[in-house]
Amino acid sequence: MESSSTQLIVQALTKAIVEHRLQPGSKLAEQKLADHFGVSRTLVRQALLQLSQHQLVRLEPARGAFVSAPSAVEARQVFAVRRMLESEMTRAFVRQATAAKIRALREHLAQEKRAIDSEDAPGRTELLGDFHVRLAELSGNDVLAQLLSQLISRCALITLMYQTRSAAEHSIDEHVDIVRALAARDEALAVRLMNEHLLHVEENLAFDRKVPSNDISTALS
Amino acid sequence: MESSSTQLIVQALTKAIVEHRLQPGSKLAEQKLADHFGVSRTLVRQALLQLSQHQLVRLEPARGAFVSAPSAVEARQVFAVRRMLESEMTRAFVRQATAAKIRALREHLAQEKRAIDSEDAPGRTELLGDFHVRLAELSGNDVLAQLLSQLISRCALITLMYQTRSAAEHSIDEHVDIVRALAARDEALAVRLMNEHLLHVEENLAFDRKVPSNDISTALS
DNA sequence: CGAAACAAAAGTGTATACACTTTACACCAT
DNA sequence: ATGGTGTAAAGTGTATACACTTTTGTTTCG
Repeated sequence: MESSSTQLIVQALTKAIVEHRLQPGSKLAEQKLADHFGVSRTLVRQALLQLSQHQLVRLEPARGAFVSAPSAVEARQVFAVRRMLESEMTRAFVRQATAAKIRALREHLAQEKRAIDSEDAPGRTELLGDFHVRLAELSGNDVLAQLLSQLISRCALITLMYQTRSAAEHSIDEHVDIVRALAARDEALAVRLMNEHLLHVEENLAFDRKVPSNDISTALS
Repeated sequence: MESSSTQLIVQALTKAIVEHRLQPGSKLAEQKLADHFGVSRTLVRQALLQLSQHQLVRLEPARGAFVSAPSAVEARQVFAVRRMLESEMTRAFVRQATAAKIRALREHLAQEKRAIDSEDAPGRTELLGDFHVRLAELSGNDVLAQLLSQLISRCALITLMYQTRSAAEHSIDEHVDIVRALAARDEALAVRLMNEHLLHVEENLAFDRKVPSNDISTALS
Protein backbone atom coordinates (compact mmCIF):
# COMPACT_ATOMS: atom_id res chain seq x y z
CA MET A 1 0.00 0.00 0.00
CA GLU A 2 0.91 3.66 0.10
CA SER A 3 1.34 5.78 -2.98
CA SER A 4 3.81 8.60 -3.17
CA SER A 5 1.44 10.47 -5.50
CA THR A 6 -0.92 10.82 -2.59
CA GLN A 7 1.93 12.02 -0.45
CA LEU A 8 2.82 14.64 -3.04
CA ILE A 9 -0.73 15.93 -3.02
CA VAL A 10 -0.74 16.05 0.77
CA GLN A 11 2.47 18.06 0.74
CA ALA A 12 1.29 20.45 -1.95
CA LEU A 13 -1.99 21.08 -0.16
CA THR A 14 -0.32 21.37 3.23
CA LYS A 15 2.01 24.01 1.85
CA ALA A 16 -0.83 25.87 0.17
CA ILE A 17 -2.91 25.84 3.34
CA VAL A 18 -0.10 26.77 5.69
CA GLU A 19 0.96 29.59 3.38
CA HIS A 20 -2.63 30.76 3.16
CA ARG A 21 -2.80 30.49 -0.58
CA LEU A 22 -5.81 28.39 0.29
CA GLN A 23 -7.63 30.39 2.89
CA PRO A 24 -9.53 28.97 5.85
CA GLY A 25 -13.02 27.99 4.81
CA SER A 26 -12.19 27.42 1.16
CA LYS A 27 -13.93 24.49 -0.43
CA LEU A 28 -11.67 21.75 -1.70
CA ALA A 29 -13.66 20.07 -4.46
CA GLU A 30 -12.34 16.64 -5.26
CA GLN A 31 -12.70 16.78 -9.03
CA LYS A 32 -11.06 20.19 -9.29
CA LEU A 33 -8.10 19.01 -7.25
CA ALA A 34 -7.96 15.80 -9.26
CA ASP A 35 -7.85 17.77 -12.51
CA HIS A 36 -5.21 20.08 -11.13
CA PHE A 37 -2.92 17.26 -10.04
CA GLY A 38 -3.73 15.10 -13.05
CA VAL A 39 -4.97 12.11 -11.05
CA SER A 40 -8.31 10.57 -10.20
CA ARG A 41 -10.51 11.51 -7.30
CA THR A 42 -9.31 8.38 -5.53
CA LEU A 43 -5.91 9.81 -4.72
CA VAL A 44 -7.31 13.22 -3.89
CA ARG A 45 -9.67 11.65 -1.40
CA GLN A 46 -6.83 9.80 0.25
CA ALA A 47 -4.93 13.05 0.56
CA LEU A 48 -7.92 14.92 1.97
CA LEU A 49 -8.47 12.16 4.49
CA GLN A 50 -4.91 12.54 5.71
CA LEU A 51 -5.15 16.31 5.88
CA SER A 52 -8.30 16.01 7.93
CA GLN A 53 -6.39 13.88 10.42
CA HIS A 54 -3.76 16.59 10.59
CA GLN A 55 -6.60 19.02 11.30
CA LEU A 56 -5.74 21.18 8.34
CA VAL A 57 -8.95 20.20 6.57
CA ARG A 58 -12.47 19.71 7.84
CA LEU A 59 -14.66 17.07 6.24
CA GLU A 60 -18.41 17.57 6.21
CA PRO A 61 -20.49 14.52 5.35
CA ALA A 62 -21.84 14.69 1.81
CA ARG A 63 -20.74 18.33 1.60
CA GLY A 64 -17.06 17.97 1.00
CA ALA A 65 -13.72 19.17 2.31
CA PHE A 66 -12.93 22.68 3.54
CA VAL A 67 -9.75 24.31 4.75
CA SER A 68 -9.91 24.38 8.55
CA ALA A 69 -10.49 27.63 10.38
CA PRO A 70 -9.37 26.82 13.91
CA SER A 71 -11.26 28.60 16.65
CA ALA A 72 -9.59 30.77 19.25
CA VAL A 73 -10.22 28.10 21.87
CA GLU A 74 -8.61 25.45 19.75
CA ALA A 75 -5.67 27.71 19.00
CA ARG A 76 -5.01 28.27 22.70
CA GLN A 77 -5.21 24.54 23.35
CA VAL A 78 -2.72 23.84 20.61
CA PHE A 79 -0.36 26.41 22.08
CA ALA A 80 -0.81 24.93 25.54
CA VAL A 81 0.23 21.53 24.22
CA ARG A 82 3.17 23.07 22.43
CA ARG A 83 4.38 24.64 25.65
CA MET A 84 4.13 21.28 27.41
CA LEU A 85 6.12 19.53 24.74
CA GLU A 86 8.60 22.20 23.86
CA SER A 87 9.73 23.11 27.34
CA GLU A 88 10.62 19.48 27.98
CA MET A 89 12.09 19.16 24.52
CA THR A 90 14.36 22.10 25.27
CA ARG A 91 15.46 20.39 28.45
CA ALA A 92 16.21 17.20 26.55
CA PHE A 93 18.16 19.08 23.92
CA VAL A 94 20.45 20.77 26.44
CA ARG A 95 21.28 17.43 28.01
CA GLN A 96 22.62 16.02 24.79
CA ALA A 97 23.62 19.10 22.87
CA THR A 98 26.67 18.86 20.65
CA ALA A 99 28.65 21.50 18.83
CA ALA A 100 27.28 20.21 15.53
CA LYS A 101 23.70 20.57 16.70
CA ILE A 102 24.28 24.10 17.91
CA ARG A 103 25.87 24.90 14.58
CA ALA A 104 22.82 23.56 12.74
CA LEU A 105 20.57 25.82 14.77
CA ARG A 106 22.79 28.85 14.16
CA GLU A 107 22.57 28.21 10.44
CA HIS A 108 18.83 28.17 10.71
CA LEU A 109 18.88 31.49 12.53
CA ALA A 110 20.90 32.97 9.69
CA GLN A 111 18.22 31.80 7.27
CA GLU A 112 15.55 33.41 9.39
CA LYS A 113 17.41 36.70 9.42
CA ARG A 114 17.68 36.66 5.67
CA ALA A 115 13.95 36.09 5.35
CA ILE A 116 12.95 38.89 7.64
CA ASP A 117 13.41 41.56 5.00
CA SER A 118 11.38 39.83 2.34
CA GLU A 119 7.76 40.63 1.70
CA ASP A 120 7.07 36.93 1.80
CA ALA A 121 5.04 36.59 4.98
CA PRO A 122 4.21 32.90 4.48
CA GLY A 123 7.86 32.11 3.96
CA ARG A 124 8.76 33.93 7.14
CA THR A 125 6.14 32.15 9.18
CA GLU A 126 7.24 28.82 7.77
CA LEU A 127 10.84 29.42 8.75
CA LEU A 128 9.90 30.55 12.22
CA GLY A 129 7.99 27.31 12.66
CA ASP A 130 10.81 25.28 11.21
CA PHE A 131 13.08 26.44 13.98
CA HIS A 132 10.98 24.53 16.45
CA VAL A 133 10.72 21.48 14.22
CA ARG A 134 14.47 21.49 13.74
CA LEU A 135 14.97 21.62 17.47
CA ALA A 136 12.67 18.64 17.88
CA GLU A 137 14.54 16.66 15.25
CA LEU A 138 17.85 17.45 16.89
CA SER A 139 16.52 16.51 20.31
CA GLY A 140 16.64 12.89 19.24
CA ASN A 141 13.04 11.89 19.81
CA ASP A 142 11.44 11.10 16.45
CA VAL A 143 8.01 10.60 17.91
CA LEU A 144 8.17 14.04 19.46
CA ALA A 145 9.48 15.56 16.26
CA GLN A 146 6.67 14.19 14.17
CA LEU A 147 4.02 15.20 16.66
CA LEU A 148 5.38 18.69 16.97
CA SER A 149 5.67 19.07 13.25
CA GLN A 150 1.95 18.54 12.92
CA LEU A 151 1.13 20.85 15.76
CA ILE A 152 3.21 23.57 14.21
CA SER A 153 1.54 23.20 10.83
CA ARG A 154 -1.68 23.66 12.68
CA CYS A 155 -0.29 26.76 14.37
CA ALA A 156 0.85 28.22 11.08
CA LEU A 157 -2.73 28.13 9.89
CA ILE A 158 -3.58 30.33 12.84
CA THR A 159 -0.49 32.43 13.16
CA LEU A 160 -0.23 33.56 9.60
CA MET A 161 -3.44 35.52 9.85
CA TYR A 162 -2.10 37.71 12.59
CA GLN A 163 1.66 37.69 12.57
CA THR A 164 2.99 41.15 11.84
CA ARG A 165 6.47 41.86 10.64
CA SER A 166 7.50 43.31 14.02
CA ALA A 167 6.20 40.16 15.67
CA ALA A 168 8.32 38.13 13.29
CA GLU A 169 11.40 40.15 14.20
CA HIS A 170 10.58 39.68 17.84
CA SER A 171 10.36 35.93 17.34
CA ILE A 172 13.73 35.80 15.66
CA ASP A 173 15.33 37.71 18.50
CA GLU A 174 13.88 35.23 20.93
CA HIS A 175 15.13 32.34 18.85
CA VAL A 176 18.60 33.85 19.02
CA ASP A 177 18.36 34.13 22.79
CA ILE A 178 17.21 30.53 23.07
CA VAL A 179 20.08 29.24 20.98
CA ARG A 180 22.50 31.25 23.09
CA ALA A 181 21.15 29.60 26.23
CA LEU A 182 21.30 26.19 24.57
CA ALA A 183 24.90 26.75 23.55
CA ALA A 184 25.73 27.74 27.12
CA ARG A 185 24.06 24.51 28.31
CA ASP A 186 21.96 26.65 30.63
CA GLU A 187 18.99 24.33 30.94
CA ALA A 188 16.85 26.44 33.24
CA LEU A 189 17.33 29.58 31.19
CA ALA A 190 16.68 27.86 27.88
CA VAL A 191 13.47 26.30 29.16
CA ARG A 192 12.29 29.60 30.58
CA LEU A 193 13.04 31.45 27.37
CA MET A 194 11.24 28.86 25.29
CA ASN A 195 8.18 29.07 27.46
CA GLU A 196 8.13 32.82 27.35
CA HIS A 197 8.67 32.78 23.62
CA LEU A 198 5.63 30.60 23.05
CA LEU A 199 3.57 32.76 25.36
CA HIS A 200 4.62 35.84 23.42
CA VAL A 201 3.66 34.28 20.11
CA GLU A 202 0.29 33.35 21.52
CA GLU A 203 -0.23 36.80 23.02
CA ASN A 204 0.35 38.43 19.66
CA LEU A 205 -2.62 36.68 18.14
CA ALA A 206 -5.73 38.74 17.59
CA PHE A 207 -8.70 36.49 17.24
CA ASP A 208 -10.99 38.91 15.54
CA ARG A 209 -10.39 38.86 11.82
CA LYS A 210 -12.51 38.08 8.82
CA VAL A 211 -11.91 34.98 6.77
CA PRO A 212 -12.54 35.48 3.04
CA SER A 213 -13.04 32.59 0.68
CA ASN A 214 -10.85 31.58 -2.18
CA ASP A 215 -10.54 29.71 -5.45
CA ILE A 216 -8.51 26.56 -5.87
CA SER A 217 -6.87 26.79 -9.27
CA THR A 218 -5.44 30.27 -8.76
CA ALA A 219 -4.05 29.35 -5.35
CA LEU A 220 -2.28 26.22 -6.49
CA SER A 221 -0.86 27.36 -9.81
CA MET B 1 -17.11 13.57 2.83
CA GLU B 2 -16.55 11.22 5.73
CA SER B 3 -18.32 7.93 6.15
CA SER B 4 -19.21 6.45 9.50
CA SER B 5 -18.76 2.96 8.05
CA THR B 6 -15.08 3.72 7.70
CA GLN B 7 -15.03 4.97 11.26
CA LEU B 8 -16.63 1.75 12.47
CA ILE B 9 -13.96 -0.27 10.75
CA VAL B 10 -11.24 1.89 12.27
CA GLN B 11 -12.69 1.38 15.71
CA ALA B 12 -13.10 -2.37 15.28
CA LEU B 13 -9.56 -2.77 14.03
CA THR B 14 -8.13 -0.46 16.67
CA LYS B 15 -9.80 -2.51 19.36
CA ALA B 16 -8.60 -5.77 17.83
CA ILE B 17 -5.05 -4.49 17.55
CA VAL B 18 -4.89 -2.91 20.99
CA GLU B 19 -6.33 -6.05 22.55
CA HIS B 20 -3.84 -8.16 20.63
CA ARG B 21 -6.46 -10.24 18.91
CA LEU B 22 -4.55 -9.09 15.87
CA GLN B 23 -0.95 -9.58 16.77
CA PRO B 24 1.90 -7.33 15.71
CA GLY B 25 3.12 -8.27 12.26
CA SER B 26 -0.16 -9.80 11.11
CA LYS B 27 -1.07 -9.10 7.54
CA LEU B 28 -4.25 -7.14 7.01
CA ALA B 29 -5.44 -8.16 3.56
CA GLU B 30 -7.91 -5.70 2.12
CA GLN B 31 -10.29 -8.16 0.52
CA LYS B 32 -10.48 -10.34 3.62
CA LEU B 33 -11.30 -7.36 5.78
CA ALA B 34 -13.80 -6.13 3.19
CA ASP B 35 -15.55 -9.50 3.21
CA HIS B 36 -15.56 -9.58 6.98
CA PHE B 37 -17.12 -6.14 7.33
CA GLY B 38 -19.37 -6.57 4.31
CA VAL B 39 -18.08 -3.54 2.42
CA SER B 40 -15.83 -2.91 -0.54
CA ARG B 41 -12.07 -2.55 -0.41
CA THR B 42 -12.53 1.20 -0.77
CA LEU B 43 -13.71 1.65 2.79
CA VAL B 44 -11.19 -0.79 4.16
CA ARG B 45 -8.40 1.13 2.50
CA GLN B 46 -9.61 4.36 4.04
CA ALA B 47 -9.62 2.71 7.44
CA LEU B 48 -6.14 1.25 6.99
CA LEU B 49 -4.86 4.64 5.91
CA GLN B 50 -6.16 6.19 9.11
CA LEU B 51 -4.73 3.42 11.25
CA SER B 52 -1.36 3.91 9.63
CA GLN B 53 -1.48 7.55 10.64
CA HIS B 54 -2.20 6.45 14.18
CA GLN B 55 0.85 4.20 13.90
CA LEU B 56 -1.13 1.09 14.68
CA VAL B 57 -0.62 -0.20 11.17
CA ARG B 58 2.37 -0.16 8.86
CA LEU B 59 1.83 0.17 5.12
CA GLU B 60 4.36 -1.35 2.76
CA PRO B 61 4.14 -0.25 -0.86
CA ALA B 62 2.56 -2.91 -3.06
CA ARG B 63 2.84 -5.40 -0.21
CA GLY B 64 -0.04 -4.40 1.99
CA ALA B 65 -0.89 -3.47 5.55
CA PHE B 66 0.54 -5.06 8.67
CA VAL B 67 -0.14 -4.58 12.35
CA SER B 68 2.66 -2.42 13.73
CA ALA B 69 5.33 -3.90 15.93
CA PRO B 70 6.86 -0.85 17.61
CA SER B 71 10.53 -1.12 18.37
CA ALA B 72 11.97 -0.66 21.83
CA VAL B 73 13.40 2.69 20.81
CA GLU B 74 10.06 3.88 19.54
CA ALA B 75 8.36 2.64 22.69
CA ARG B 76 10.71 4.63 24.87
CA GLN B 77 10.16 7.74 22.77
CA VAL B 78 6.42 7.38 23.06
CA PHE B 79 6.73 7.06 26.82
CA ALA B 80 9.00 10.08 26.94
CA VAL B 81 6.37 12.14 25.14
CA ARG B 82 3.70 10.83 27.45
CA ARG B 83 5.67 11.97 30.46
CA MET B 84 6.05 15.43 28.95
CA LEU B 85 2.35 15.74 28.30
CA GLU B 86 0.96 13.98 31.30
CA SER B 87 2.97 15.71 33.97
CA GLU B 88 1.73 19.06 32.69
CA MET B 89 -1.73 17.68 32.21
CA THR B 90 -1.76 16.63 35.85
CA ARG B 91 -0.76 20.14 36.82
CA ALA B 92 -3.55 21.59 34.71
CA PHE B 93 -6.07 19.20 36.21
CA VAL B 94 -5.26 20.17 39.79
CA ARG B 95 -5.70 23.82 38.98
CA GLN B 96 -9.25 23.35 37.85
CA ALA B 97 -10.30 20.23 39.66
CA THR B 98 -13.90 20.00 40.83
CA ALA B 99 -15.64 17.56 43.10
CA ALA B 100 -17.45 16.11 40.10
CA LYS B 101 -14.25 15.46 38.24
CA ILE B 102 -12.67 13.74 41.21
CA ARG B 103 -15.79 11.65 41.54
CA ALA B 104 -15.55 10.61 37.89
CA LEU B 105 -11.97 9.48 38.43
CA ARG B 106 -12.90 7.52 41.56
CA GLU B 107 -15.58 5.71 39.62
CA HIS B 108 -13.02 4.77 37.06
CA LEU B 109 -10.74 3.41 39.76
CA ALA B 110 -13.58 1.23 40.98
CA GLN B 111 -13.93 -0.17 37.48
CA GLU B 112 -10.23 -0.91 37.36
CA LYS B 113 -10.39 -2.76 40.65
CA ARG B 114 -13.23 -4.86 39.38
CA ALA B 115 -11.25 -5.79 36.28
CA ILE B 116 -8.14 -6.81 38.14
CA ASP B 117 -9.48 -10.23 39.04
CA SER B 118 -10.59 -11.14 35.56
CA GLU B 119 -8.49 -13.21 33.24
CA ASP B 120 -9.11 -10.62 30.56
CA ALA B 121 -5.65 -9.10 30.15
CA PRO B 122 -6.59 -6.89 27.18
CA GLY B 123 -9.55 -5.50 29.10
CA ARG B 124 -7.32 -4.69 32.04
CA THR B 125 -4.75 -2.94 29.90
CA GLU B 126 -7.45 -0.99 28.15
CA LEU B 127 -8.89 0.26 31.41
CA LEU B 128 -5.49 1.18 32.75
CA GLY B 129 -4.94 3.29 29.65
CA ASP B 130 -8.41 4.77 29.86
CA PHE B 131 -7.55 6.26 33.23
CA HIS B 132 -5.05 8.53 31.53
CA VAL B 133 -7.40 9.38 28.67
CA ARG B 134 -10.14 10.21 31.16
CA LEU B 135 -7.78 12.49 33.01
CA ALA B 136 -6.94 14.27 29.75
CA GLU B 137 -10.59 14.73 28.89
CA LEU B 138 -11.31 16.13 32.32
CA SER B 139 -8.35 18.47 32.14
CA GLY B 140 -10.30 20.56 29.65
CA ASN B 141 -7.87 20.55 26.73
CA ASP B 142 -9.46 18.65 23.86
CA VAL B 143 -6.39 18.85 21.69
CA LEU B 144 -4.35 17.27 24.44
CA ALA B 145 -6.98 14.63 25.06
CA GLN B 146 -7.07 13.55 21.45
CA LEU B 147 -3.31 13.46 21.15
CA LEU B 148 -2.89 11.48 24.31
CA SER B 149 -5.59 9.07 23.33
CA GLN B 150 -3.60 8.13 20.25
CA LEU B 151 -0.36 7.85 22.16
CA ILE B 152 -1.96 5.54 24.66
CA SER B 153 -3.38 3.29 21.96
CA ARG B 154 0.13 3.08 20.67
CA CYS B 155 1.37 2.21 24.14
CA ALA B 156 -1.24 -0.49 24.57
CA LEU B 157 0.17 -2.22 21.54
CA ILE B 158 3.47 -2.37 23.38
CA THR B 159 2.37 -2.81 26.93
CA LEU B 160 0.02 -5.70 26.43
CA MET B 161 2.86 -7.98 25.43
CA TYR B 162 4.61 -7.58 28.72
CA GLN B 163 2.20 -6.41 31.37
CA THR B 164 1.86 -9.04 34.05
CA ARG B 165 -0.98 -9.19 36.51
CA SER B 166 1.18 -7.94 39.35
CA ALA B 167 2.24 -5.02 37.18
CA ALA B 168 -1.41 -4.26 36.57
CA GLU B 169 -2.11 -4.28 40.30
CA HIS B 170 0.81 -2.00 40.84
CA SER B 171 -0.54 0.41 38.23
CA ILE B 172 -3.91 0.53 39.89
CA ASP B 173 -2.36 1.31 43.25
CA GLU B 174 -0.48 4.16 41.67
CA HIS B 175 -3.64 5.43 40.03
CA VAL B 176 -5.27 5.47 43.44
CA ASP B 177 -2.38 7.44 44.88
CA ILE B 178 -2.56 9.93 42.04
CA VAL B 179 -6.26 10.50 42.49
CA ARG B 180 -5.70 11.01 46.21
CA ALA B 181 -3.13 13.70 45.48
CA LEU B 182 -5.44 15.29 42.92
CA ALA B 183 -8.31 15.34 45.40
CA ALA B 184 -6.02 17.01 47.93
CA ARG B 185 -5.11 19.59 45.30
CA ASP B 186 -1.47 18.77 45.98
CA GLU B 187 -0.04 19.78 42.62
CA ALA B 188 3.59 18.95 43.25
CA LEU B 189 2.81 15.54 44.68
CA ALA B 190 0.36 14.63 41.93
CA VAL B 191 2.83 15.58 39.22
CA ARG B 192 5.60 13.64 40.90
CA LEU B 193 3.44 10.56 41.32
CA MET B 194 2.32 10.69 37.70
CA ASN B 195 5.87 10.91 36.49
CA GLU B 196 6.98 8.04 38.66
CA HIS B 197 3.98 6.01 37.60
CA LEU B 198 4.87 6.36 33.93
CA LEU B 199 8.47 5.51 34.63
CA HIS B 200 7.38 2.38 36.48
CA VAL B 201 5.18 1.27 33.61
CA GLU B 202 8.05 1.76 31.22
CA GLU B 203 10.49 -0.05 33.48
CA ASN B 204 8.25 -3.09 33.56
CA LEU B 205 8.56 -3.60 29.84
CA ALA B 206 10.80 -6.39 28.65
CA PHE B 207 11.78 -5.81 25.08
CA ASP B 208 12.82 -9.33 24.26
CA ARG B 209 9.82 -11.31 23.15
CA LYS B 210 8.87 -13.11 20.00
CA VAL B 211 6.02 -11.90 17.84
CA PRO B 212 3.94 -14.69 16.30
CA SER B 213 1.69 -14.10 13.33
CA ASN B 214 -2.05 -14.45 13.16
CA ASP B 215 -5.11 -14.90 11.03
CA ILE B 216 -7.70 -12.24 10.47
CA SER B 217 -11.06 -13.94 10.45
CA THR B 218 -10.52 -15.83 13.70
CA ALA B 219 -9.31 -12.69 15.49
CA LEU B 220 -12.24 -10.54 14.46
CA SER B 221 -15.11 -12.94 14.85
C1' DC C 1 17.62 -33.80 -3.27
C1' DG C 2 18.11 -28.82 -3.85
C1' DA C 3 17.99 -24.64 -6.39
C1' DA C 4 16.58 -21.77 -10.22
C1' DA C 5 12.88 -20.43 -13.44
C1' DC C 6 8.44 -20.07 -14.86
C1' DA C 7 3.37 -19.85 -14.48
C1' DA C 8 -0.71 -19.22 -11.93
C1' DA C 9 -2.91 -17.07 -8.10
C1' DA C 10 -3.53 -13.53 -4.97
C1' DG C 11 -3.14 -8.84 -3.80
C1' DT C 12 -2.32 -3.91 -4.26
C1' DG C 13 -2.77 0.76 -6.90
C1' DT C 14 -5.55 3.70 -9.54
C1' DA C 15 -9.33 4.90 -12.43
C1' DT C 16 -13.98 4.80 -13.47
C1' DA C 17 -19.01 4.03 -12.91
C1' DC C 18 -23.15 4.88 -10.68
C1' DA C 19 -26.38 5.94 -6.86
C1' DC C 20 -27.56 9.38 -3.86
C1' DT C 21 -27.17 14.10 -1.74
C1' DT C 22 -26.53 18.80 -1.95
C1' DT C 23 -26.46 23.08 -4.43
C1' DA C 24 -27.83 26.35 -7.98
C1' DC C 25 -31.12 28.37 -10.74
C1' DA C 26 -35.10 29.29 -13.18
C1' DC C 27 -40.00 29.52 -12.92
C1' DC C 28 -44.27 30.36 -10.82
C1' DA C 29 -47.44 32.28 -7.42
C1' DT C 30 -48.30 35.81 -4.43
C1' DA D 1 -40.14 42.51 -6.55
C1' DT D 2 -40.16 38.45 -3.34
C1' DG D 3 -40.42 33.99 -1.62
C1' DG D 4 -41.08 29.30 -2.45
C1' DT D 5 -40.89 25.15 -5.40
C1' DG D 6 -39.16 22.02 -8.67
C1' DT D 7 -35.69 20.58 -11.73
C1' DA D 8 -30.98 20.30 -13.55
C1' DA D 9 -26.19 20.46 -12.49
C1' DA D 10 -22.53 19.50 -9.53
C1' DG D 11 -20.50 16.88 -5.97
C1' DT D 12 -19.85 13.18 -2.68
C1' DG D 13 -20.01 8.01 -1.20
C1' DT D 14 -19.19 3.39 -2.43
C1' DA D 15 -18.45 -0.35 -5.51
C1' DT D 16 -16.25 -2.33 -9.25
C1' DA D 17 -12.89 -2.95 -13.03
C1' DC D 18 -8.42 -3.53 -14.60
C1' DA D 19 -3.35 -3.00 -14.82
C1' DC D 20 0.59 -4.13 -12.46
C1' DT D 21 3.27 -6.27 -8.52
C1' DT D 22 4.17 -9.67 -5.30
C1' DT D 23 3.65 -14.29 -3.70
C1' DT D 24 3.26 -19.10 -4.23
C1' DG D 25 3.71 -23.50 -6.08
C1' DT D 26 5.42 -26.45 -9.67
C1' DT D 27 8.39 -28.05 -12.89
C1' DT D 28 12.87 -28.57 -14.66
C1' DC D 29 17.77 -28.79 -14.50
C1' DG D 30 22.04 -29.40 -12.03
